[in-house]
Amino acid sequence: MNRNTPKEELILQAAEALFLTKGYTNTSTTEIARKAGCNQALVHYYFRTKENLFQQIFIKKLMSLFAEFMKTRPAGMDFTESLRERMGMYFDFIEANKQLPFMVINELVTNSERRQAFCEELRTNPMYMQLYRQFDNEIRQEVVAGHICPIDTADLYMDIFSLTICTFITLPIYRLLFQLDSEAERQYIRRRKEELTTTILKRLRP
Amino acid sequence: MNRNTPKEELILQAAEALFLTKGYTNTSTTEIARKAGCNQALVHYYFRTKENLFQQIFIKKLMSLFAEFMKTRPAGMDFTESLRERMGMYFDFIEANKQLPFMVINELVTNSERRQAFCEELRTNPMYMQLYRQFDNEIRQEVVAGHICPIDTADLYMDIFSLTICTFITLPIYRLLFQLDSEAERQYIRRRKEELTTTILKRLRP
DNA sequence: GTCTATATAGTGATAGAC
DNA sequence: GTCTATCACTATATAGAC
Repeated sequence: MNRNTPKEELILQAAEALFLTKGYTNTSTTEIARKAGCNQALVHYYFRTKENLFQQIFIKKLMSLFAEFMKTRPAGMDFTESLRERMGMYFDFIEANKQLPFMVINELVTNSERRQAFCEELRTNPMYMQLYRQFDNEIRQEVVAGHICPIDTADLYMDIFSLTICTFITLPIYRLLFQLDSEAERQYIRRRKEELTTTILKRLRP
Repeated sequence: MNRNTPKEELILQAAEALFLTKGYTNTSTTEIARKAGCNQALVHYYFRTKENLFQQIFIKKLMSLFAEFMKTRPAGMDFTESLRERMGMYFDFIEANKQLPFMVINELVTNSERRQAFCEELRTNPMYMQLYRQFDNEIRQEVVAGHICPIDTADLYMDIFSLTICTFITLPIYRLLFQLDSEAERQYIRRRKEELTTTILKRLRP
C-alpha cells in the first residue's frame, strides 16, 4: 500500500549494497544517505531506525533465499539428474546474489539477537521442517532402492551448502589475490560449479 | 624482550576472545578493558590503538594457521592415507581454533585494506607459493600414476577448505538451532570430519 | 603501571523550517 | 518530502595525577 517513492527506493538500494559489502556495523546511515544522494535525516524519515532498514532488507533477502529451496524436483528425470539440476539452480541463485551468504552468516554469527530470532523462526515455522522432511524422504528412498550409497540427509545437505557458499564467501579475497577480471571470475565460478557437482555425485555413488 | 606483564596478557586474552566472537567493529576497547579487569586507558597504554591490538592478534593467528599447512607428508604411507591424515590434522587444528576461520574471513571481506595487505603478503612471500607447488606436484604425480582420478589441485584444495571451515563458520548457528550441548556438538563435529574425509577420498577415486 | 578526566570525532535519531 | 540544525550518546585516544 505504501508505494515506494524514488528517494525511498534509492535509500533501500544504497543500504543494500553497503550492508552486503561491509555488514551492518561497518555501515553508517550517513554513508547510506551519501550514496543515495540525500540527507541523512531522510534515511530516518523513511525507516526510523537503522535496524529497521536493515531488517527490511535482510528479511526480504532471506525470503528470496528460502523461495529458492521451494523449487520442486523437476519431473521426468531420475534422482541423480534431478539433484544435479537442483544443485545447479541453487548455485546459480547464489551466484546472482554473490554477497548474500556472507552478509547472512556474518550477521547471524556476530549478532546473537539476530541469531536467536532466526533460529526461532526456523523452529516455529513448520514450512522449513516440512521442506527438509521432503528432501529427507527422497534421499532415504533412493538409498533403500540402492540408487545412491547410504548417506545422512543432513550431511549431504551440509556438503552441498558448504561447497556452494564457500565459493562466494571467499570470492572477494580470491578475486583480489589472483587479480581476476570479470571474465576470469565468471570462468572460475563455472569451474567451481562443475567441481561441486562432480564431487557430490561421486559422493553418492553406490 | 618486552616480557608480557600480567595485565598486558589479560588484555590480549580478553581482546582475542571478543574479536573472535564479535569481530573488530563490534568490539570496543572499553569492553576489552572491562573483560580484562582494568581501565580502558590501559588498553591504549599497551597497544596505543585498537587497530594495533587487533593486528597483533590477527597476525599471530594467521601465522599459527599457516604453520599448520607446513606439516609435511607423514612418511611410510601411500598418498591416500597420507592425505586422509593431513586432512584430519587440518580439521583438528581448526576445531581447536573454532572461531578463527570466521574472524579471518570476516575481516578480509569487510575491510578492504586488510584484504589488500593480506593478498600482498601472500603474493610477495615465496614461502606460500612454494608450499602450494609442493602439494601440486604431489597431486600431479598421483594423477599420472593413475592412483587418483584427474583433478586440479586448486579445486581439490578449495573442496577440502570449504568442507572444513563451513563446519565451524556455521557452528554458532547450528549449535543454537539444534540446542546442542557440548557433547552433542563434539559428536556433530566428529561426524562432519568423517563425512569430509569420505567425500574427498571418493572424489579422488579413479 | 594504573588510574581519572577529558579532548575530539562520529554515530543514530529527532525537531522544526520550508 | 526534503532539508538544516542539533541532541544525546558512545567511541577512540591522550594528558596528567599518583
